[in-house]
Amino acid sequence: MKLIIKNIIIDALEKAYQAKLLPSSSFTKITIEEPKIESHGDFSTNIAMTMASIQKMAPKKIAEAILSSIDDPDNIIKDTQIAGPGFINFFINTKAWYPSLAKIFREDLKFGSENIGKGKKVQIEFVSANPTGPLHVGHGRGAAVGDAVARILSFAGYNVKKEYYVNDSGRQIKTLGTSVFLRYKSILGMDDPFPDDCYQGEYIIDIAKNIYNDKKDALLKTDEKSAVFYCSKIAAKDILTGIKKDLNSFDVIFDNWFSEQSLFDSGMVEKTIKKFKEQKIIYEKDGALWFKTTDFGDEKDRVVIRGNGITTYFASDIAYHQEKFLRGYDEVIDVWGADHHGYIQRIKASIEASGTDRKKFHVILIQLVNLLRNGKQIAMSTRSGQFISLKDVIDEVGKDAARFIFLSRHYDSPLDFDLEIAKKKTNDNPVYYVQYVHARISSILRKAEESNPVDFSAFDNNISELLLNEIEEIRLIKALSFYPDTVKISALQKEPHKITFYLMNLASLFHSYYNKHKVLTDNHAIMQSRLYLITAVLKTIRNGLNLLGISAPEAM
RNA sequence: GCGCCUGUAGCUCAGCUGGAUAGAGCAACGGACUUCUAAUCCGUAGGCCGGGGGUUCGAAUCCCUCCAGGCGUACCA
Repeated sequence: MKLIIKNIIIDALEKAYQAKLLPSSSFTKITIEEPKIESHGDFSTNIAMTMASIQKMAPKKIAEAILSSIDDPDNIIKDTQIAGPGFINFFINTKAWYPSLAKIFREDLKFGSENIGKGKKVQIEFVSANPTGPLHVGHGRGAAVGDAVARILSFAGYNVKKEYYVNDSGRQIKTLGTSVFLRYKSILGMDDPFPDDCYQGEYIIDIAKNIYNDKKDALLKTDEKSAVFYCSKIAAKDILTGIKKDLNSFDVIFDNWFSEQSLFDSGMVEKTIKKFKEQKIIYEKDGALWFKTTDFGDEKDRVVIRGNGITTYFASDIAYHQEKFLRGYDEVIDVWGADHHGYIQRIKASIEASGTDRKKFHVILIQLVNLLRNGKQIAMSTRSGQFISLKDVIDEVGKDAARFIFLSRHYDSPLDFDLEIAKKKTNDNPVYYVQYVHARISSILRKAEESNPVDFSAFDNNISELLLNEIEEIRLIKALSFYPDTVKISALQKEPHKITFYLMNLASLFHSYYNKHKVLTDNHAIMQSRLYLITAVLKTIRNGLNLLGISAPEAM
């Protein structure tokens, strides 16, 4: 519809110029927007104002020239007006909206998808929590956002792969092994002191118990180093299994689990360092190897191999990102917690150093989550083991509510997640507000089917047979017709919350309509039309919720 | 100190990359269930968009500056 209006204006501009109503043939970019206020029409354009200096005419004169040159053979425009400083407002004929409903039926599950991705290969890496403990709410936010972005991009025609980077190498894995081994020893009656920097959580003890059940005291008979190594392997695997399970119950499924250790095993880390050495962007200082990230906009150089010969986490991360682009992705997205923002520059540096355009790499920084109960903050710390895990949250409030809350805010702003609010079934907690629309419509359709089979075939051939004239109906159709645009913007900006807000708005329009007008009426023609409309709403709500990974229940 | 993010109604947040009279939900107040699900709806009230400058026809939105909060600033991850 927007496009139609735009084309009408383009034609009018051309015609006005031919008729010498406008002195210049150079026109500025035409933007069409939907005014916030209904009395300003369905669409408006500021073209007359932006062209004022080029045409050397007053905006209102330009607007008049355009309007007098408009052709509208399909009778789409009901009325126009020139308002304010020179806006041109368009009012659309009711029947002109109907085809956008037909589109929803035609495209059904694909409605809203515009293929802006054109098959572009995109990788999105998210969560990637260290396998040293269960996922917490912060990871949950990353999971919800990453997964929703992946769903939206796929829907918009990108070829998306979801990846989880497993930090199964390095110091903290060793710490994990040590923690488990100490607990294991304590089961065997050897109570060595348990250091503060070891993982304190209950789950460590559970893992130690499992190892004891399996091996009894066998580990004491090997040397301590291999015993710790064994414990770390078992523990990491065990915890990772738990993480996978939790993500599964959160409806987050990864295409690939990428092991950090594999970068060492394949020689990728070594190879990358060697390559950068040859490029002379890695140098030695104070016994360590430094990467000259300052050459690429970072504020200081960074160590890749420490004085003790051990590589830093950054070294494997460089190799990892090299590896990602070697796999042929056109775009790589990382979802990180905001506390990692200092890391962006150096990763970008490494990408640019290898000749890849840094614009192909995009970081979504997610702000912190504060977990609350009744407005009171719940203290959280992985190390101390005093925390509520993502699983606890899902168990308590449900997957749908949790996901919706995570996605109901721009990821740029910190999020207060209140467990008590998340359980409420009122407007405090809009997930049910949106789902309720789906359930309500499903219920009406069931009831309609009882007396008469619902049959929309009459509208397939002639959409103008629809009888939808109520203002609430037009508002709904308008909102529905904006859904593809919403998806598009959400995909381009990688901002899932736009979908969330769209759905809340659509839900609000529907609930208002529902309360004011009855769908199942004695007038058969009106009833069929309204069933058609609400079915379109149902499909759109279902599609939108699906992009967020939230279910659309048929009854509540 | 430097860097990133944030500052919009009492509270929690939107605001479509510059548009017209800044919007929702909650909380407050007043209404609507013998009705297709009241997990809903309708109405009232509530604002120097952190402050100050600029850019232009036009700024919550862009630029500068100041103030406040969060995070980061390791040969940790």
